[in-house]
Amino acid sequence: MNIRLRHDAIVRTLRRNGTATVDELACQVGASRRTVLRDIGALRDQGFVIHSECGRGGGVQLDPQSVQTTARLSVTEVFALLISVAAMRASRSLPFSGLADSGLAKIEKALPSDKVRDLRRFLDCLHVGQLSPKQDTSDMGTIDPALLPAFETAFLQRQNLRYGYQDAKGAETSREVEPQAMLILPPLWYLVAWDSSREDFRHFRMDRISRPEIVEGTSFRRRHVPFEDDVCPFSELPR
Amino acid sequence: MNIRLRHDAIVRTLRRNGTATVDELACQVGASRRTVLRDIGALRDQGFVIHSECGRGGGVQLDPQSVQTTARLSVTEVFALLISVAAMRASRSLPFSGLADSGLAKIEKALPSDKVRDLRRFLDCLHVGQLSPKQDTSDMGTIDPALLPAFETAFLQRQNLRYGYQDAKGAETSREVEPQAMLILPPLWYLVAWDSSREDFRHFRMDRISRPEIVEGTSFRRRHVPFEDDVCPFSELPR
DNA sequence: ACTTTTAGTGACAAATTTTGTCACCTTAGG
DNA sequence: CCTAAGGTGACAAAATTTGTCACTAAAAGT
Repeated sequence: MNIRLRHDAIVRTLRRNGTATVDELACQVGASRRTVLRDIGALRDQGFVIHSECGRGGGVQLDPQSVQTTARLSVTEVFALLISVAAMRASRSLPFSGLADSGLAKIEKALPSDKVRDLRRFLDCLHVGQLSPKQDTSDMGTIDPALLPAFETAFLQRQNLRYGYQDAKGAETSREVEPQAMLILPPLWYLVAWDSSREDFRHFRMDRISRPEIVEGTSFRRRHVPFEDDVCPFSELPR
Repeated sequence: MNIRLRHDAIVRTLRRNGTATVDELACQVGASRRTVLRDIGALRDQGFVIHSECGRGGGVQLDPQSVQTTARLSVTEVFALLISVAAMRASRSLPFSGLADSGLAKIEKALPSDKVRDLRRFLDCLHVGQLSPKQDTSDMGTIDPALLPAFETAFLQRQNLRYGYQDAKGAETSREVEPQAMLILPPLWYLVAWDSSREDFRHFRMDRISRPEIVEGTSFRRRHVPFEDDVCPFSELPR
């Protein structure tokens, strides 16, 4: 286990249990007593206030005062989670879709309205293919978080996107397109984009896209994407 | 020089200079060319968009787009969504719990670990009662987003919480307690808190809590909450 | 076409850091 | 005085990081 992760685990355990002996912690994080003692020393150096008591009933304890709460997440970071929720909601025949929806509603309530607009615009680009109940829906697929920052900008600011794409034959080519929509056909995710050099729509498998980047100075307009009948915009899914 | 510090130094230099060759960076941070290249790879894995060009006049460059990300949501705002996801994941016998989990994993990957710590700490307070597969799980219940800011502070900073509570007879009383955990027994959510005037734990239905506020200057420590056997901490649910 | 400059990769040994073990000290409670 | 706790120092083993070297690929100048 990584040293950083172990530090986190120790702090987490102390927060949960309130107090613990070094041996308990060592057992919990799967390291030796000595290592845990070293970790506690390191955490103290980092500013954590950790009280300790010897003897029976003793142990180490985190000082409640030494807690900060100013952490903030960027929109990009939240998108990663929102997209997961969107995918969940997409499965209308299953339970919890209502809950995922209410999660979105809560976010929207809690956010300043211009941010909500951004989120909505991004989710408006999301389409979902027909999900048969028989299908294994436990894996809706994923999107590599590393792709998100570029995609966010491209969709929200309507700027062209350039990336490497590995085609069916395995050859990597460079593409520059206008991103128009994202399509989920579990477990695969597709980028639906207008290829202006070919004057047509193209589908790109998300997992074959690499190194996406915004093309500065470009700007495009939304086009009507000719989806199949069984593809449903995320925003029009029954609640 | 520490690997983490070196990563920071590289990002700082790229921000300041705009563009630099790998050799320049290596000289700057006092490491070898190979090491800097490895660092750049690691930074890319962490989501930094770093362009590079070969040949004369080439070098590496930080994508200006990936530098902005100024719009930020507070932890409170994200909690609303995360709690929904947590509730979803809680239902381990149902599909999509893996997906909710991967949503969390993505967030954790995308965030510096100290921010994740706050989120995890809050989720650590969340417990879930036994969910039978027969039960109607389409409604896990909700928590009023208006309660969240006060709850977040109370849990993270371990400060007492004061609120109005409508008891079973409909009479509203004022309470001051130490919030120790949240418990989901679909469709009801409970605050499990230590009532120091009564020297005992009390359960409060969330939907009957109103106008919560932090009691300044107070501080309490975590207590061991005597949950029933079929109550599972969120963080220890099987994956 | 050739040279130079620059990014990037793979392999492997050297350097460094982290970890576990062990012996031992200190403190507190019964 | 015994036991259960925290805490320290030393040192070898284990793991990780780093540098070197040999190489490929791409871009630009000559």
